[in-house]
Amino acid sequence: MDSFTVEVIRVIRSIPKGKVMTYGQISAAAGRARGARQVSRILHSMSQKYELPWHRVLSADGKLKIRDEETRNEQMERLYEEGLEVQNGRVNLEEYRYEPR
DNA sequence: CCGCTGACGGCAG
DNA sequence: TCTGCCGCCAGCG
Repeated sequence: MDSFTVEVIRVIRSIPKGKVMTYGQISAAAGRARGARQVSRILHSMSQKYELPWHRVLSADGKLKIRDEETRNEQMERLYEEGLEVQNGRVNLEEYRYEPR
């Protein structure tokens, strides 16, 4: 497996409950400046197998980027259960963004 | 107009 | 059958 992919998985799994990270943020933390696209692919095809907290990953502006309505609703539900306020399909990043040291 | 961002599905191995 | 890598591009603001 690609080293970048390994890092992305590690970063995503490090996001605390009740916190979120954006695609680009994860990519940067994993060592690649423009890898948001790849992060989204990893989320899409490896979330189950690697037990990733996929619901804690949002777009750059705090929106739930998932197209599939059912999955998007599940994400909203999971975030709600972790105490996040989701309004109009978006959360306040200023309040919930997780920034790894 | 223009920069930034990015939950496919296709396909190689 | 299964796993994981991959675009200079569509779409939004």
